[in-house]
Amino acid sequence: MIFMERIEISKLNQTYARLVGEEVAVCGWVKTLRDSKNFGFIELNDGSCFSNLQVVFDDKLDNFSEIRKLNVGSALRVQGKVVETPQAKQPYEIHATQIVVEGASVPEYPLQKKRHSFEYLRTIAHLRPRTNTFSAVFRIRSVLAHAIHKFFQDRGFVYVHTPIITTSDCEGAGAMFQVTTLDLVNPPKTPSGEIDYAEDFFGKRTSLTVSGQLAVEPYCLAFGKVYTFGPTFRAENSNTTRHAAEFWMIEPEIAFADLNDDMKLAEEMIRYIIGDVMDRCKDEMDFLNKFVDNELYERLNKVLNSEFGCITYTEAIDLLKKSGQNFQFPVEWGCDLQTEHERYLTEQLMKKPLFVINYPKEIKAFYMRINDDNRTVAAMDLLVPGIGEIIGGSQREDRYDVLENRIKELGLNMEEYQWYLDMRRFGGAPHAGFGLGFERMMMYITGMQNIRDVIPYPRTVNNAEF
RNA sequence: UCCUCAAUAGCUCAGUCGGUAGAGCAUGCGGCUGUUAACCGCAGGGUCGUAGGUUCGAGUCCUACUUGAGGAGCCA
Repeated sequence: MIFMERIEISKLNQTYARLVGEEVAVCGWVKTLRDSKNFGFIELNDGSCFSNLQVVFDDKLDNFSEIRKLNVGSALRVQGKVVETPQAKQPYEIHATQIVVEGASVPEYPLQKKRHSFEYLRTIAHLRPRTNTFSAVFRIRSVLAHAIHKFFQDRGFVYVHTPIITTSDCEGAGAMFQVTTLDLVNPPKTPSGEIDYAEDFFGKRTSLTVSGQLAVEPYCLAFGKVYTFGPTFRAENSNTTRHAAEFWMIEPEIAFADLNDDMKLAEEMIRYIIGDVMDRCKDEMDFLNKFVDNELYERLNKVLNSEFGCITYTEAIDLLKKSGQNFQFPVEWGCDLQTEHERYLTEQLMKKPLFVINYPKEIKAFYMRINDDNRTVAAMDLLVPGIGEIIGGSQREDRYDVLENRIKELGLNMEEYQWYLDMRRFGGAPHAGFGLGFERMMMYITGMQNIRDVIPYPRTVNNAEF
């Protein structure tokens, strides 16, 4: 049995009109199979695109009785004629002349034709990319990552790989995973009885990065425009739909720029990547809009077509006080905005993405630039309906003495931050940047409500399966 | 870590006032010449999360534990 060269279904979708009556060969996995006495239908998916190909087979095949009994999931190689079907749901189909079973499946195949819960599918993470929803989600994940690179590369940003193993704790951005080769049962001790990290692999205590920001700033002050895009690790014991222990973050940093430039960049980026995904993943987005979140298109189109809101922290506090809402946490100038406050602002009041800027310095990180009022910093959070904070950023403190004072004030280890301070001595310049949670962006674009469902093999507290 | 809810067939779920287990899908067999989450018939499939307790009797009520989900905190 000789097979011709295989064509991918995505390609066939574009060229079938010219191939009517001709033989083609396709490969793929059986999504569903229906048979009657003398013929049957297979919906075949080869992963090259969202849509399935309908294969019609009949008892002229010498292995007809084998094919009709195939279980869902089986891998096939099919050769057959292209036939147009203008009356049917799909524009064309393949009438098989040969079908080879590359790998049969079994009756216990865990995916049924009917809907599964996302919760169940998480327990079979190795099979869920074969479902419609996850096929859509993970192709979008790939396209979104590409869109982000395109956005920055097209604008001359330099992609910087900051280290994954680090000694910096980025000012307590989160609890850290320790990296060590020490014998945990019997670790070396110093004379005073503490663990002797001088004996460890790097000669000091190391962890997985919680942020690449401090490490990328020097590259910003060399290249002018840079970004990181890599994995980030937080050992927080948080159990929510939007936190993971391992996630990806994008951190652009721009020189000779202030908070306004930073916000402009964030807004332009969000608009670009949403537009690009909507362009390039039409089938996937249609599916998600129909079956996962009916308001997805409405929400995303609004982002594309309207300005983001922007209010100061102080204005936000006023608006919350005047709202007449009965918040569980009282609102007072100086306290951090709670989830309920953020939700009210972005979901009820603005109904669109909203920047909140100029937070009290006490509730933000040491490296953020102190404003002239001396009580707030040039920070910005971008809040979006349904997700909450999707971006956190700031203009960085570029004045040596001010930064030095902040480090002292907060009792941080001056020596550890000397290289960071040095950047303010050797041609320091105003600069700003932000961090975008890649998975939170994924949730926003796909309408998926749990971060565990936009990561192929999610790592969360008590869960590192697969 | 805290609060709330849930756990019944492979999957999704129902199970009334405490009286000994049900449906759809999936699976197996059979039927059907154009299906689209195909349809029709028949069949197999259960330690009701675990351990105790109350009761003549517990899927159902009580206690503890386990696992999961949602919310909160932390953040991206």
